[in-house]
Amino acid sequence: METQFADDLVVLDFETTGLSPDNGDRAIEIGAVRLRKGKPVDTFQALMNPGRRVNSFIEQYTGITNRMLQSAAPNAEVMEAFWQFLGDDNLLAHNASFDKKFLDSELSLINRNYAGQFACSLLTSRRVFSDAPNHRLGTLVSYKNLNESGDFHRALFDAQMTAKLWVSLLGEVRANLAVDDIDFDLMQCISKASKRDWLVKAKQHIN
DNA sequence: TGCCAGGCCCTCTTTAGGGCCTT
Repeated sequence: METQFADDLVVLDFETTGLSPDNGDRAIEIGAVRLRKGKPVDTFQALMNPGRRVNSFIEQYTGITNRMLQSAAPNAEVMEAFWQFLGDDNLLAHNASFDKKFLDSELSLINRNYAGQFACSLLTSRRVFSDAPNHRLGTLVSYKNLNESGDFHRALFDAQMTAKLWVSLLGEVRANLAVDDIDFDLMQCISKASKRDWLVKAKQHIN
């Protein structure tokens, strides 16, 4: 099987009506960045109309208003376009379990599957950047001086910041292991290791 | 009316509890 590199993937972020599709929550915006050799080569961004109003907390938290969603394409149309964009790429998100459950939920509604696996920048940074004050996306972006102007809690900007964080994490791993190429499975191995022994596990993985 | 996530991780742990992260 062809090696899958950790710097070739699609970074994904959803804004949603709430925390759980199991409670009827839906996606309202998707943002994504395709990385090739760690460089952004393509982006995807769209608001989507979930067919019901979002509450005032979500309007304030994201800056996405009901008025903005009125003119947006319906979820099915946007998710079909994203599915085409994604192709067979692996995926990355900050707290991937959250974005994965919304991706799975929205794609199941249009009978689409995807082949890629998810990496998680939150789990990885808890190992590799264990000295960070906390592991919220905004904090890590400041901690590693990755800052750019933009609006956190909008999907494309968060995906772009997650992409920068991931490249920074890969740089740290590369420096610690003295290797050039980092495969996707190595990063999965690190994210599943403990804070104390991730480097040991990573070295075992490449030997 | 009342309810309201879930997976990960640490520790004063494993017969559990609570904080962290995502919207």
